[in-house]
Amino acid sequence: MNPTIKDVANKANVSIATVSRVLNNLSGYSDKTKRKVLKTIEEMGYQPNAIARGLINKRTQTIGVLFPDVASSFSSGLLRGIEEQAYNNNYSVVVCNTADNGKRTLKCLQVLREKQVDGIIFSSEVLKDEYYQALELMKIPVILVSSEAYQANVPYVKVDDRQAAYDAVAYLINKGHNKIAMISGNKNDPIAGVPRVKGYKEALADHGLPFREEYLVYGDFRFDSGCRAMEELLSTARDYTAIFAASDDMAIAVLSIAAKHGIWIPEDLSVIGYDNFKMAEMVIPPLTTVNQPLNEIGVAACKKLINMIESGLIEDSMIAPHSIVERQTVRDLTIHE
Amino acid sequence: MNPTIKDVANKANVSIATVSRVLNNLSGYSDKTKRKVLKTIEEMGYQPNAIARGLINKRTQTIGVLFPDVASSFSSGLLRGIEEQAYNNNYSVVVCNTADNGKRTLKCLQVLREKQVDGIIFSSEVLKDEYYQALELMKIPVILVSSEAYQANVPYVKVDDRQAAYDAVAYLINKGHNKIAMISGNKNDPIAGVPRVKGYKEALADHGLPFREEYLVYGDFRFDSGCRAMEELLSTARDYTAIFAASDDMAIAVLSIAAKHGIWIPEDLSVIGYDNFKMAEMVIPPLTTVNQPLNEIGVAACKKLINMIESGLIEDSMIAPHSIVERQTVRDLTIHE
DNA sequence: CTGAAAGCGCTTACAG
DNA sequence: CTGAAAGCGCTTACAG
Repeated sequence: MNPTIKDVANKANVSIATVSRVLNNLSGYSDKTKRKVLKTIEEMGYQPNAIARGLINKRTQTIGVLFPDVASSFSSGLLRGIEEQAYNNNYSVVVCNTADNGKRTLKCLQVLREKQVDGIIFSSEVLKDEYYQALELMKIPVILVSSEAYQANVPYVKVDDRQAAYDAVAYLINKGHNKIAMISGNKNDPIAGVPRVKGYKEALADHGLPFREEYLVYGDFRFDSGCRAMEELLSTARDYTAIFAASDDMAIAVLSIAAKHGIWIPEDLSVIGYDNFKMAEMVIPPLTTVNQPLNEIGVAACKKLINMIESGLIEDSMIAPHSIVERQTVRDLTIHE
Repeated sequence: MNPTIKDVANKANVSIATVSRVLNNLSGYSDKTKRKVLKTIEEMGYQPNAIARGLINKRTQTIGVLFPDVASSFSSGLLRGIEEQAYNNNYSVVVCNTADNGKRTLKCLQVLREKQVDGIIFSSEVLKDEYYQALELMKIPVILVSSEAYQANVPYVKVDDRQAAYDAVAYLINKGHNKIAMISGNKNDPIAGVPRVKGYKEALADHGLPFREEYLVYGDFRFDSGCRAMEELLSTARDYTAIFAASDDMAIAVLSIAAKHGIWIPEDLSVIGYDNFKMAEMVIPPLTTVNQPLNEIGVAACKKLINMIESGLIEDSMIAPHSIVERQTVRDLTIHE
């Protein structure tokens, strides 16, 4: 067995109380004692047991993070920021894959509760009432990432999806496009579906452009659905000059299907994506897209969570800044050659 | 405060020992008592405190996972498999980003030790002696993923990199290519660098093909380095008909630079990658590549680790099966039209 | 079938 | 400056 505080106390000829004191940098011991204790700790290779500490302190210095899919580019980008911030503040992070499954999410929450995590980051999913209730019972801080809570004062950090979509479409319009199609994500997704469509429609309206039913098709954010959506778009009236895709995966699907049909990008058709994953700069041509600062969002969310844990106060929500990354898939129609 | 075992014992008019027994499905109580206890647990919404349990059981039901970069496609693919398997066996996983930094790795190990994790998965990094020593002190099972240990009997699960590279090159040769260049990853990387180059050379030799110094260039696995490597390859004698890139990122870089130079793939040049990330099927044309079953590797590693934790025995290492995923970047030169 | 008690490895009043 | 003791929330012999 590894040595315990008792072992070092015995060896150093002091009480465990004093060992504990020097361990925690409290006051109440002579310099001589301190040196003696530190020396024996060193010699024995003693490391405090965080479990025992957690039991008494009611703090485990760990936070739980729930993702619908830990392997997605989205989740892993967030995770890096979260882990970074947690590490810098002496917290550990335990990840749970909810697999977008209600029962599993509840089970994860239960495990996290049993393990006494100090706080929870809930990512990319709507906070259903049953989740909220489970969270309430845990009596620990929670923060939402890329999601919003309607039922209560649980803070979130996310991009303004409506505004980001608006800006993407406005960008296209400013480049001279006035027939713009959109490939949306899931129609009823309250976070990344509805608001982005809303932004699209508002940008059109604000610039005096009509909304056309046949210009709007739906996918599920993924590549395959983007391919189907693009084929659909191609099969109807084909007079739009640009497409706004609500995810990079679907935008890249547009590139792919366009190539298959001999449609040149951006010469024949412009496209703008949404996410700015690493992939966006690797495709041909490099994709112009809306950047979501995932790392920063993760850092901010984790920072807020830790503040809440340590202060007991609720933090404000935060809108993370998005931006448009110009690469080579949008043609500027205002330039006449 | 949430109720403790004491609270339910009081309310149910039994001792905490009895509550503990029914909680753990031990024997030693009447059916009537069991029902009574279960009922009060239900009523009070009691959940056992895993920290208190961990203190006495010397088991936390959590494993630690170390990645050089949690946000990479590689790590997150592994993580999904690991989390899945852990979840199914009632373990939680805490992730640590070592950022490829020795001091940080050691610090992570220390934290994991203090938090009393039951086992550790160490991914994609060479097990330096100092890491090994820290691990020894922890006295808990360790398994390596996509890495190998030279110093001791710590098991690993990984693909046979040499063989996989060999197969990729042999595949090209079987398609009629006999002038094959390679873009390697880091020259001295003992895991994914050296062995893949070795496989390349062996495949050449076994098929009576000469190794040509100018056909072998080095990158660092990443996209940008692949671009540079490809430019380099283009600037020297340009008579190879195929390129084997030691990562998908670098293979995609080849696609990108080729497009820039008006080189058609696979008509003018064939390319095969290594990894089979999701991206590989999204690029144009879809990339033929070597598949590493990341999810399965994660599952297998986690399964082995849990076996080791629960049996106290060391598991055997495992070579995960690779395969070649044929898509559209390799031209078959044996077909004469 | 059931409970009192010791103990896991710590921290923290309390007393000196 | 220092230590004895209680206690965090459990499990597990031990005794009945």
